Amino acid sequence: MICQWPILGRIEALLEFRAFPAANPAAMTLKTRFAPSPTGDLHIGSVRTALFCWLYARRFGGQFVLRVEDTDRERSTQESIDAILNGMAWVGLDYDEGPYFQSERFPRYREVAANMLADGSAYHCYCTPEELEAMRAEQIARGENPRYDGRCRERREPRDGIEPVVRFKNPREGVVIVDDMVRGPVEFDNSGLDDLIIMRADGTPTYHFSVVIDDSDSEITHVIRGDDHLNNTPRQINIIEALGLTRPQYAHVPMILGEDGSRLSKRHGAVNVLEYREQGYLADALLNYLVRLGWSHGDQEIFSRDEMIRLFDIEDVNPSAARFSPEKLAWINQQHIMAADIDILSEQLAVQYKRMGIDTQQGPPLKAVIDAFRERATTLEEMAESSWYLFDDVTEIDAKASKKHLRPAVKEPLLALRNHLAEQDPWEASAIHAAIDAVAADCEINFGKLGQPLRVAVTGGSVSPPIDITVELVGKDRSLERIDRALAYIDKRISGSGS
RNA sequence: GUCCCCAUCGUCUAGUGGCCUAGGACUCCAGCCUUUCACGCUGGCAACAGGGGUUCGACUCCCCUUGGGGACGCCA
Repeated sequence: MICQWPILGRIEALLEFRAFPAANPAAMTLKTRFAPSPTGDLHIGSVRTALFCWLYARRFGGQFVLRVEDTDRERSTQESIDAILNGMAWVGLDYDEGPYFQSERFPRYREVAANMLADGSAYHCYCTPEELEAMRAEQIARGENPRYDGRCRERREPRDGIEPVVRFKNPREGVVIVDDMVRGPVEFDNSGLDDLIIMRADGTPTYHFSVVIDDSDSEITHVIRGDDHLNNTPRQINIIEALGLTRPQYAHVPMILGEDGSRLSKRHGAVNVLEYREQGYLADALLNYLVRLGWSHGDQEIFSRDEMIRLFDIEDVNPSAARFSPEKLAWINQQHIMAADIDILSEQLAVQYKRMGIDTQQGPPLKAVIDAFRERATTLEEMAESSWYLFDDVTEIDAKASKKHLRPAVKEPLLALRNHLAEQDPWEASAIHAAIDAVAADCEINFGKLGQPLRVAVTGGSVSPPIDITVELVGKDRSLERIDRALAYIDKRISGSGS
């Protein structure tokens, strides 16, 4: 059969293309995609968008695709591609297809553009960037909307020495209704849209064009993306219509703002996901925090990965932008640390010690450290920072703490305790506790009056987990040695002050 | 400037016309627990942006104002 409609010819061309896995017409499953452009770090806001896409696919048994939008050869970098891949891997948003790279599909875009040129839905434009710039400036000066006026629409003749771009012939009348899953129907007037460039002079496609083709070729059913794309959607829909393709469902999720309500950026703190890993946040905790920005399930605050998948739905995403709160993230991270699997925690705690240059070979097992510290640390970094004395030498005692707790009066009890402890075998918290109890009773002081000096002696500071556990973790030799040093400090203080 | 979106405690949110004297969470404050710090527990401060409608009845529906955000590139 001979195809008479150019549009059908195009559809056949679409079907023949094999860069994506062949279409399976039998099962049109739900499919979402995350499509970042590799022009910087993987932004925390992008991660939330990716999370929503991933969650939606997982929830309804669909597929999740990763596509790298690197059509801008100038700005795309390998470094940034690595950042995206590493970031996705860290947060554990696994994809069923991809990563696809648009830069590998240039022939495909050229093919579709050529067809559009042939059937008149697109045209060559010979205006130079300078001319366009001038046009915009004039329009703004006149108080008009800056937009391309379509002056090349009817042009037949090329211009010497100018490589043309390809523009899409956007309808001049009528309206486009975007039926958004988050916002409901949103109406745009075609009169407010202009003929956008779909192919640059260098033969590479622009964003609006490549998205449409890729989403269609890879059979994306749900386009879930940031709010900032809502205005772009009618343009893309017009291209879809011109090509006779199927529209996906759209869901434009709200953006994440900084604490001050302006667009989230570096000056608000860490925006690169990988920085959160470095600071000792748990990937699950970060996702938990992110999912609660714009989505909720009753009064529940803490969600495991599985719960998120089981409960998430785009229908429950609210349309307003949310501000990023480091305090709440910290709290959620702590909640996750308290509940997390100990193997995962020790793995990441080890990374933190390593970063700090602390050798954990000599000292208590990491799991014991975690048991003692998990409910008093907001991040793993913090946990490592507050437990250094379990591994490193205490060469200096906090001045304030020693002044307050290592007083002449505690010399006798502390010495007695030292001798008690020297006898302990095995070295464990319950026995240590009993020793402190006994000495305190002997000296007729309460537990705290002896415990706190001991804490200062053994940790060099006034804050630690329960003293018996702390002393156990520090170890017998180290503890005795440190108590001796504290005793010497007290002696020096006695002779020094002449009392 | 034009177009689009949004609007409940400081922040994240619940709330889909009567269940609201507006609930939960973070932060902050007070207290309890306690050998320090945390955890945990109890209590407290704190909001429907303003104005018009619709309705017997509006946080909930409609309109306007105001405020915030976004888009208007040979960036995505």
